[in-house]
Amino acid sequence: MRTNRRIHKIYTLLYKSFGPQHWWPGDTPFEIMVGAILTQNTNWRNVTRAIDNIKKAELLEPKKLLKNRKRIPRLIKPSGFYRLKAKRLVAFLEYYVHNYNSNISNLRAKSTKRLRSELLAISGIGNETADSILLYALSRPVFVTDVYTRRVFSRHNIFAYNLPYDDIRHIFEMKVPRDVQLYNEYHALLVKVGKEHCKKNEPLCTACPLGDITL
DNA sequence: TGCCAGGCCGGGT
DNA sequence: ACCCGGCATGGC
Repeated sequence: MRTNRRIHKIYTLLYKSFGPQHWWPGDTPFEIMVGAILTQNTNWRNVTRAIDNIKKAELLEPKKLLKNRKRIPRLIKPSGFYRLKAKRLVAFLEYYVHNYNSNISNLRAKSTKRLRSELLAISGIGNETADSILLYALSRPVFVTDVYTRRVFSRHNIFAYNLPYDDIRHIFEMKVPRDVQLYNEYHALLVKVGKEHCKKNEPLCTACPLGDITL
């Protein structure tokens, strides 16, 4: 079967098995951006604790958070790497407040290409974080790759685990219709199946909805 | 108890 | 162009 058919079939199977995932969990674009940084190599549950702390302090607003930057490390402590992530969050806040007056409309006026390069220029924002912000906070049709994406697709021989990030992105953006909702759901479903059936150091999983079919 | 979690950076080869 | 150590908390 051709690769684009297999990629489509995987999506169909995942959607039938798990249903809509309702990503990104977060009430506002800004909350999504903050979550995208805090979830780097971290369990989402710990991120929700950190975001709850910011909410309780009534600081989940770019300018307020930037003014209270000294409080950030303690607030986000549950999300791990908290000194490092506080710096990364501040770097992003400075970019967003100083260059865009922390106004989402000003971000939305820019092209996806431009925004990606600006986000990647911020220390602490790499490929996955930048693209998560583009897809889930700004509704741009960008395919997000994470460790689960690599695991699931490499185990089904779609591509090699270590294929460079942009190569994977280009494959999907060529072979999958550039529809924001489709990209939203596909990435969320890959995380879902990855967590449940495609764990690290467990190569085979017979209970996986993708496990016993000819793709 | 050790391993894992929705990465990224900087330095070394 | 890769490869690696560091970063840190909470769940299982």
